[in-house]
Amino acid sequence: MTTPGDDDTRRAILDAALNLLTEQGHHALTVRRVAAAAGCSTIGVYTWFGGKDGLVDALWVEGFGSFGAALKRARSASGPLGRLVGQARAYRRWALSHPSHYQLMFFNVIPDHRPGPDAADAAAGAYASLLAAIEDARGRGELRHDDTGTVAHICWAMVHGLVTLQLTNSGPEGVSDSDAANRRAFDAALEALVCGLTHPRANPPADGDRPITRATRSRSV
Amino acid sequence: MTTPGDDDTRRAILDAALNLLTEQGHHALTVRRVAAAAGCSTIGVYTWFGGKDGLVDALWVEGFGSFGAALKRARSASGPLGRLVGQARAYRRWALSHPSHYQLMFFNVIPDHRPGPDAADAAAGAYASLLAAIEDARGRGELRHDDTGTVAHICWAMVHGLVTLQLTNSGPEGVSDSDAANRRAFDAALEALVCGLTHPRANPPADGDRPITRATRSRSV
DNA sequence: CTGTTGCCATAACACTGTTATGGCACATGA
DNA sequence: TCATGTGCCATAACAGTGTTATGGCAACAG
Repeated sequence: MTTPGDDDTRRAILDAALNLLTEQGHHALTVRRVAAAAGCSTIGVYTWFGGKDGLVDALWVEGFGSFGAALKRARSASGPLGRLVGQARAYRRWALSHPSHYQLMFFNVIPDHRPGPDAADAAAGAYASLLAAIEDARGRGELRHDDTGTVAHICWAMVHGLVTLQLTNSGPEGVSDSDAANRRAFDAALEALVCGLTHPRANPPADGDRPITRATRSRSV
Repeated sequence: MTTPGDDDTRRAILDAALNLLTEQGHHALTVRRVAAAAGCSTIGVYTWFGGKDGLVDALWVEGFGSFGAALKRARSASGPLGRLVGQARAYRRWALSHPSHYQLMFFNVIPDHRPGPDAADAAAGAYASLLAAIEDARGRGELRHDDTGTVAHICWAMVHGLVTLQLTNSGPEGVSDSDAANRRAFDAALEALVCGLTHPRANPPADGDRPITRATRSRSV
C-alpha cells in the first residue's frame, strides 16, 4: 500500500468511481467506464486496486468513513435513549442522501463481492459509535436488556429495514411512495422500539413455537 | 402467455433455474447454464420467458407464492398480536430455509432487474396476509396505532432487517454468527416491538430534529 | 401442394472482468 | 556513461455474460 497523496491516478480513479456511483448508480461501475472517466486504461484499476473488488473495497472504506463520521456527529434527541434516536435519524439521513453508496455497502449489489480486511475495519468503525450510544444508555439505566450486542443488533435491524424498504420502494403498503409518509412511519417505528426497549417487561414472551431447524430446507419451493 | 402444462420445456427451464438457484446461488443463474441444465439451447429462455428478466420474474412468482402460502399457514402464537408474531416467525423460517430465493426477491441481486406486473402481483399477495393479521389485531383493540399501513410497514421492516442481518452476516456485533444468538435476538426484538405497538404511549415522541431535506445530498462522500 | 406459424439450434454481436505482452520512464549500481 | 531493474501503463486478447439475426424443421391451414 503506497502512501496516499503521492499518486494522482489512484485518486483520479477513485473519484471517477465515486462520481459514476452517485451519478449513474452501481450498474455504471464498470472497469472500462471508470478507467475512461479517470483518463487512463483499464490496467490502472488493476495496478492501484488489484481489480474491481479492490476498487469496491476502497468505495466501502470511503463510504463507511463518511457514514461512521455522520453517526458520530449525530446530536442527541430528547427523551430516553436520546443518543440512540439521534443516531437513528442520522443513519436514515445519510442513507437517503447517498442511496447508491448505501446499496453498494449493504445490498450485495456487486456480484460475489466479499469485503476485504480494510473494508471490514471501516464497517466496524461505524458500528462502534452505535455500541457507544447503547453503553451510554445502559449506564443511565434506561435499558431493559443487559446484552449490549443484542440491543445493537435490534436497533440496527430496525433502522436498516426501514431504510431498505424506502430505498427499494418495497414493503406491504404504499408507505414508501411518499417521503412524508415514510418519515412518519420511521418516527412511529422509533417510538415503538424505544418504548419496547425501555419499558419493564409487561407481556411474557410468546415462544411457544418449535425451534427453527435447518433440516426443513426444501429444494423446490 | 400460454396455458401452463402444455409445454414441458418451459417447466424444464424453470425447474433448472430453481435448481441452480438453490444449489449454487444466484451467481449461477446464467442463461447458458440454465439452458444447458434444462437440455435446450439459450434461445429457449427467450421463447418462453422473453429473456433473463422474464425468467427471474417467474422465479419471483414461484418464490412469493411459496412465501405467501407459508405466511398464510402461520399458526398464531400466544399473547397479544399473536397472529402477527406467528407470521413473523414463519417469515424468518421461510427466509432461512430459502436463502438464495429470499436474496433474489429482496436483495436486488440481479443487476437492473425490475419486477414485472406478474411478479408485483405475487408480492402483493404475500403482503396481504400480513395486513389481514394487523386488521385482526386492530379489531381486538390490541393496537395503539390507527394506521394499518404504518404498522405493517414497521413490522415488515423489523423482520426484514433482522433476517437480512443474519443472511448477510453483517450488523454491529457477532450476533449473526451463531444461529442460537440470532434466534434470541429475534425473539427479543419481537417482544420489544409488540410491547411498543401495544402499550399506551408513555414517552412523548422526540422529533426535535429538523426534517430531512434532499438538498443536503452531496456528491463526494 | 403451398403457405404460415411456432419452436429452436447455430453463430454472431456488444459488453463484462481479467491478463499476457511489451514499451516507456526513471532509479540504482558498476 | 552504461547496464540493469523496477514501476506504471497501453494494446490486445481471453473467457464469460445477455441478446439477437439467420435459418432450418415440423405441424397445421387453405
